[in-house]
Amino acid sequence: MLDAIYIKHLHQNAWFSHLDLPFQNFIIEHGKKYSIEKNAAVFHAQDLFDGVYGVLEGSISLGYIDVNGNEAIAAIAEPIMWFGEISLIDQQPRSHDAIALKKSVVLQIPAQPLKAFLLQNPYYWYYFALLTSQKLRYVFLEQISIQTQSISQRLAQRLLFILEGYGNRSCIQDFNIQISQDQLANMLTISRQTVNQELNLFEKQGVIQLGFKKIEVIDIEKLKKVAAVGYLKQ
Amino acid sequence: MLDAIYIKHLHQNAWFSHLDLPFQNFIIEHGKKYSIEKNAAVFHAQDLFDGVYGVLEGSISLGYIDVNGNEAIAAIAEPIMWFGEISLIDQQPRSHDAIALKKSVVLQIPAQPLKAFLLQNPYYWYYFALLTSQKLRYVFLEQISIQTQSISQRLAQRLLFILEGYGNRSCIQDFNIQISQDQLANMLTISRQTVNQELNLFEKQGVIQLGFKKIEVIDIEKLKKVAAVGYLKQ
DNA sequence: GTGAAATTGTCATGTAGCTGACAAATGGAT
DNA sequence: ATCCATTTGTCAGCTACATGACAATTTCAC
Repeated sequence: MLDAIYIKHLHQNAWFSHLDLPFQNFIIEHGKKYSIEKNAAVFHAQDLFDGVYGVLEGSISLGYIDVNGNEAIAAIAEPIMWFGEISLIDQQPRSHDAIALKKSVVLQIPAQPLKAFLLQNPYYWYYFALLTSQKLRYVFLEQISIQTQSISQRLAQRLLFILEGYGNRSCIQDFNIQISQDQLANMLTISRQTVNQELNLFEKQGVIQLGFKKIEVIDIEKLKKVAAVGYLKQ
Repeated sequence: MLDAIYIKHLHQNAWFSHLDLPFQNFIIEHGKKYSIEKNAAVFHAQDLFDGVYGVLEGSISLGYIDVNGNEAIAAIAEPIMWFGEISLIDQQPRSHDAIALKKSVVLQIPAQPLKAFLLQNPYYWYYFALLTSQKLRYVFLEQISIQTQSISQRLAQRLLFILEGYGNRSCIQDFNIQISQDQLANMLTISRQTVNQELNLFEKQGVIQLGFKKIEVIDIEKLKKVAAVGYLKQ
């Protein structure tokens, strides 16, 4: 059974709060809490499906490290975000790695009871469709912006995505982003040095305040303008 | 009611053929066939949901053209591929444009009967989850390869994706790809000239045969090797 | 068959962003 | 309090790729 504090957090998650009571209760009853050490994996690409996960604490990088050590980060999951549902749906092995960027706590909805539950209540497949379609929208946005936006626009857009938890947070509670410039660079497929340069530009313009492994958004309206128009760059 | 020839084609589609009989019949009964002229839109970004579409003939570009005329193509849908299901699931407006690259025929599963059918048989949401998760996998693959692969690798990979219809074809029937180098460039977010250069390299290596708006894959094994390793480029 | 439009092939030129390198700052471990 | 690993800031040099330009080819409409 889950601590009360986590249950409270779950109810603030957009997806979870839309579920009906039986499904919510199912998750709370069957969910297993796991602590993941920094740099440990929740799962690796090619692993078999063992459950759907939600992030309760910390942050989990969803990406892939190839043989040369090149790292591609598709997204960073933070409380409360869900991942690992693709393998539930199509019964194929994991499509990417899920690695803890710091000591984290995840909630596992284990494979067997979940599958049984869905067999009993197939209506709930709808909610997993919802989860994947939400992610598809973000990925499409990203795909489009790679081709049509400048780097400063894409960077601004990404900061906004992170603030709103890629659609998982109903509102923005916290304007602090705990992330290294290196990780940001991996997400945007650009070099760390370029990220650094653009972030410093934002800081000079009073949009953000840089710290160690931290970006504090000061003027979110300005940030939104940069994301949409990029006029600040000239 | 649908022509017999199209019904036959539908049954060769991986997704459709997995559906059970009632759902298949529903689609065949309620599906409306539309002819789309070249450069006409099936729908535009921001349009409201009016149905899920399948391509029966021709090819439909799924992408986005921004104010500057920059074109981003996420994928090109060809027979038989499905698109437009995201808006069904999350009830939000269209996330991108769907534009016919040539005279095409699409099958529309209209919004109202489909919604009613899903209300009656919520189990079928599973199949839409399947559709979106399949697309997510491809998009993740692409995201990863942008960050870790060379241009020749990405190009080879994309040609393979197109051949297998992004997972929609059970087997590759046709080694001819009808596509302009310009469209390929838009998909890969690189310039037309670079695509041309790389394609000519492939042709010199005997992997493909170039034609006008046409790429014929001669040696698919070699192509797979390039996609995975890129050793041919040196 | 003819002309216009679209597509391909190929340059020469420019530059955005990558690479590598290194010092300074920060924070965690002990 | 000290040490070490990580992160940040910054620079010089390079290069892969974009851009623009134009001729040659192919297709299609008429």
